[in-house]
Amino acid sequence: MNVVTRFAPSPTGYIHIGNVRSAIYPYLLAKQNAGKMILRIEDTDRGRYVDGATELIEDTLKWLGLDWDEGPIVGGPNAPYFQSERMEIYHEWAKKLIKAGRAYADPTSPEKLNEYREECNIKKQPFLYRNYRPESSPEWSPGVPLRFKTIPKSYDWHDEVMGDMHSGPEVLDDIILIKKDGYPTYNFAHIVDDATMGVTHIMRGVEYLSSTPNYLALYEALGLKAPKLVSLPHILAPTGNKKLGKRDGAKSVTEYRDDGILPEAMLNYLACLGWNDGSEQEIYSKEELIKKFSLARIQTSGARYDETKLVWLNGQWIRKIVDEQGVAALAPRVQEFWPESAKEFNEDYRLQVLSIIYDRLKTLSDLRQMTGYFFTEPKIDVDMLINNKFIRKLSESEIEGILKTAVSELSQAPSWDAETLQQILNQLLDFTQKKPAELFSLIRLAVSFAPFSPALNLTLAVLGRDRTLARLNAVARAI
RNA sequence: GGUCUCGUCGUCUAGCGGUCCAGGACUCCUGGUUCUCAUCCAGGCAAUCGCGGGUUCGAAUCCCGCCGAGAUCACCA
Repeated sequence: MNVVTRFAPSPTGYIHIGNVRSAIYPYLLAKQNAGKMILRIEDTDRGRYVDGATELIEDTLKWLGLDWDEGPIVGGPNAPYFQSERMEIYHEWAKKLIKAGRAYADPTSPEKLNEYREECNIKKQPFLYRNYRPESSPEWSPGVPLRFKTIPKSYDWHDEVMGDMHSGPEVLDDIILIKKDGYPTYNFAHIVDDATMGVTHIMRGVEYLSSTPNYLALYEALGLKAPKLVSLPHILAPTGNKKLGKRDGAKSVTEYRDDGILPEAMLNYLACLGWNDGSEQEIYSKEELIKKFSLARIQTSGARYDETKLVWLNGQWIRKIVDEQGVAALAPRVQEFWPESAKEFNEDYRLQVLSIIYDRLKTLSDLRQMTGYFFTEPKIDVDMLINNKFIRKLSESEIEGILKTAVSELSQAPSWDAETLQQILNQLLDFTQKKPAELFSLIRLAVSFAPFSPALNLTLAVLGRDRTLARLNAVARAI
């Protein structure tokens, strides 16, 4: 079967982590079956339209590596891909329905509608417009909404995630097809579009499950075969039991990019939130996801969004990239995350710094806080030094003595590489008769004044002979 | 209120009648890796499988009831 999936967002703002999954899964399914994914912009609600939202959506998909085969920018045989540009198509299909006696103009005023609704509310009954359907209705004309004339009955269908479904006639209603402004509703437009674009799988949030019978009725009236339906469970907010939404502070996906999250980690995390392949694997590349994804293993219950696991995954990915492709592969991806002062140094030096610090990174933006002393002279902080839990055991004269010995030994280093430096540091241990904790902590702090740093020999190697000696001397004088 | 969906460690999950007094991962704790932080490694805490009945020699797994949570009942998608 030729699989065609789609991601059909409405341009009302950014994509957040609560709703990207309905782009990820269609992408995976399409790629897995050598099919295609369509990006369709559902901009029929002019009131909620946000300028620039389409670009935001495109950016997000591109960042995650979810390229679409048809849609804005790339075009395709089913263009246009903006619903607002497909008005004739909807009207054409609407007219078929009218001709068949399955749609009618609804002259009811919104006020009257509210009255009916209120009535039902008081009686604690669900509101069904079809109970108020007028005997006869005027000819359909602009400015009047068009309704579907439903035939209440039961439906049985299969949902790829939820399983076999059943609904009774009580859920069917005369839904609005075309609004009074002439734009189609989602309910109508998506059915026409999916059918005309050849979509084989509709993946969307579970909230559409209860309207599915109405869609089924519409497919039937239109003489269309319904695509496979895939209901995706919600992603829950970190607290409470509500689905994650912008109100709960759901950040946009691109905000995570700016915070130093790798797209690989984001994709990995999101794909595995509510899906797993049954194995104990945790790290999945996009390619592995494409290979292993299956609709049948999508979870039926909602999954809570937990940022700590995302961050853990990000650390794993940082190391995976370096392990597999070397630090040079990571370098271009951290460009934006260096401290300001790093710009004054050349790329080669930054690469050296990165190669000794990368495995401490949880997010790329940690780089900013962790590498300052490689680029600017740290401020000498005597208190920090003498209050350190190891250095505290040494007297001030001892500290001064050790620093001077260190300077004289290090200045005689035959070469300035990590290996040689380690040898010298070991000799220093002998000379001073100090514990590694005391000696190394002292040198490390004197040279960085940072709460932590990479292994001492590596730090010194990257810092270079001149800066190391200068810093040690300066501290010795300050004591 | 009607209709529908869901319910295994704090979280993500494995589990499809016996191999489960429930396995993995995140978090947390302890120890190790010549200093720190991180990584890595080893170990630990943590679910009477929402509750109650039944079916069965045997149930987290099947059936029924209850409870809890969520979705939906828009000229929003």
